[in-house]
This record gives sequence, C-alpha cells and structure tokens, in this order.
Amino acid sequence: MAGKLREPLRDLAECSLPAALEAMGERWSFLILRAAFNGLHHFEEYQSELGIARNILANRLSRLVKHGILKRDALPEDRRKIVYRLTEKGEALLPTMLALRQWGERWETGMPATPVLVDNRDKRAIRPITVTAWDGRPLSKSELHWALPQDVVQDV
Amino acid sequence: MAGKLREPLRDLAECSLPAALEAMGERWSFLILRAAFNGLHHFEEYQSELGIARNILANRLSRLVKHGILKRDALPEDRRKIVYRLTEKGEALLPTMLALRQWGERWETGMPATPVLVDNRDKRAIRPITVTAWDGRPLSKSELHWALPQDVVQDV
DNA sequence: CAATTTAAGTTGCAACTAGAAACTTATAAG
DNA sequence: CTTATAAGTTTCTAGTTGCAACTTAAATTG
Repeated sequence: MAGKLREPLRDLAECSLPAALEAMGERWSFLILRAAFNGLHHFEEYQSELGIARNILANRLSRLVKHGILKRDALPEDRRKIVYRLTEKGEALLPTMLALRQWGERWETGMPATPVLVDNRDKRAIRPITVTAWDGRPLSKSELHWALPQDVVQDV
Repeated sequence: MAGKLREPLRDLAECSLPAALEAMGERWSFLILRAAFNGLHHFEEYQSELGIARNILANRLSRLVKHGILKRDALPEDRRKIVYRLTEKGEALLPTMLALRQWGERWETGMPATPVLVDNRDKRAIRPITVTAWDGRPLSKSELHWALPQDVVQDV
C-alpha cells in the first residue's frame, strides 16, 4: 500500500484547503499579500504598485482584514493615513507564498529567484520549500502515503 | 538591517507569483488539483465530488492541461473515458497545496489534519511545511532578510 | 445491428463580479 | 479658508460564473 499517494477522502468539502481559499479570496489577494510581505502598507502604494482597480483593492483589503490576515490602523500623526499590516495569521502564509513563487520560478518563468530570502545566521539562501520527514529529510512523492491519524506513529 | 523582512522589489509584476497564479487560474483550480492529488481522474468524478458546474470544470481542466499541470488521455479499453493525470509539473505543486491546507487547518478550521501524509520510511507524519535554513533548521520571520543573489553566500 | 446508456463535453441565458474613471469624504497643510 | 492628499465609493460597461438542457462519440444490451 505504501507509495500510493491517495488521500482516503470522506468528504472533499470538509477540508482546510477550501477554508484557506475562502479566506484568501483569489488572485489579487495573493498579490496584495505578497506586496504586504514586501513592506507595502498603504492603499495608494498597493494601487500604484499592483495596478489594481481601486474598488477591487478596497474590497480585497477589507476581506483580508475581516479574515484577520491584515490589520488596519490609522497613523496617530496623520489620521488620513491607514496602515495595513500583516497579523500573525497573515505572516503564517509565508511558506505558502514562497512555495507558490518557487514553483512559478521553476515551472513558469524559469527565472532564478531575485531577490532571495536569506538566513541571518549563516547568510545562505533558504532551502526550497519541500515536503520533509520528521528528521528533516526532503521527501519525494514515492516516499509518501496517506494515513489516518490513529494509524500514525506519534511524536515521541 | 537583519530582521527586516522587506524584499527590495524592482517590479512586482516581474515575479513568478503572478506567473504561478496565471497558470493555476483560481479557486477551482486549487480544488481540482487537490482532488487530483487524491486520486480522482475523471470528469464525472470531479463534477460530483466537487459540485462544480460542468462548463466551469471543462474550462478549468483544459486550462490546467494547456499549462501542462494535468495531462489528458483516453483509456485504450474505453475511449469515452478520459483520464486526467498530474504531470511532473503538477506534482511539483504538492508543497504549495500542503502549505495552504496546513495554514487553513491552523488558522481557519482548527481541525487536525485527517488524513495525514506519512513518510514511508519512519511511518511518521511529515513535518509542517516551513521556511528552513540550508541545514534544515526551521526559520521564523525574525531570522530572515531579503538579499540580492550576488550578495548571498553560495552553496559550497 | 438498432436502441439505449454513459462519459465528456457545449450552449443559452440570468445573475454576479471585475475593472476604468469620475466622484466623495475626512484630514492636513499652506 | 482654500487647496491638496489619502482612502475609499459610485457608476456603468464588459466579462465571468453557474444552472439546466442539449450534443456528440463510444460502448453496451437485446
């Protein structure tokens, strides 16, 4: 049975992927989030940098805020200026965003990553996002199978 | 400068993330891909399992085929039956899909993963998808910064 | 082999969503 | 107190989604 990569799915709808997509919305949400990871904070910055329509941007920002991915605050020194900042929940999307970007690099654009994300300690680029074993080994599809939680060896 | 997670972006449009999203399309494409990872292969399987409209399904499948994420073949023994199978490029989306699903588990549904992906060798669940250092250490946001490729210590 | 069933789509049409551009509102600066 | 700026909202058109019914080609049944 090992090596067969088929999830024993009861109900595809009862899964966290649709829930995640519900929160993210779609295409523009990913691009807004990416811009947020890159330090953009203001409506006009997103608008001019992404070239998104203002109404769609307003809609997506409020959706992301509603889902707790971004938080919205007016600056005390100039209350016209609204700062959008990633919450902890929003920052937790970094692996997803990087995985998707790396896939695009490898399979769509063929471009090497630039700029790259670097580990402060050893000053080396991060390792590509992969599925890894408990001990850190990268795993390929043939080394994996799906199982129910109760059938899995528990962490220590 | 360390600890500042801001990508020095020249042009947000020249990035692999939009390219990846262009290939994926949107919400339904993720859900179709997920179903494909779970061993679904036929039009009617996707249709009844996902509850997607037939025209949208046809549209998304042909988009995924056009982008080389799925391949489409008629079975020799019954040429009515079309099999959609993940290509190597499609399988390369597994880390992205898992990362997004894990995020949904942690931050949206709160449900523990079930079923889980297991390493054939040690029979343990895979480690959550994270950003990892060259040597396999998981890295948090504060341990990372963006840099240009030429400024990064090269692999060996 | 004609009549029926099945798998995989298409087509038609109403409802919804995206997008460009002009307009509004609240605050701040001169 | 007039003008400028940031962040939206409105309006209107064009495109997309989704349901239901229809088509097409291949297989199965009588």
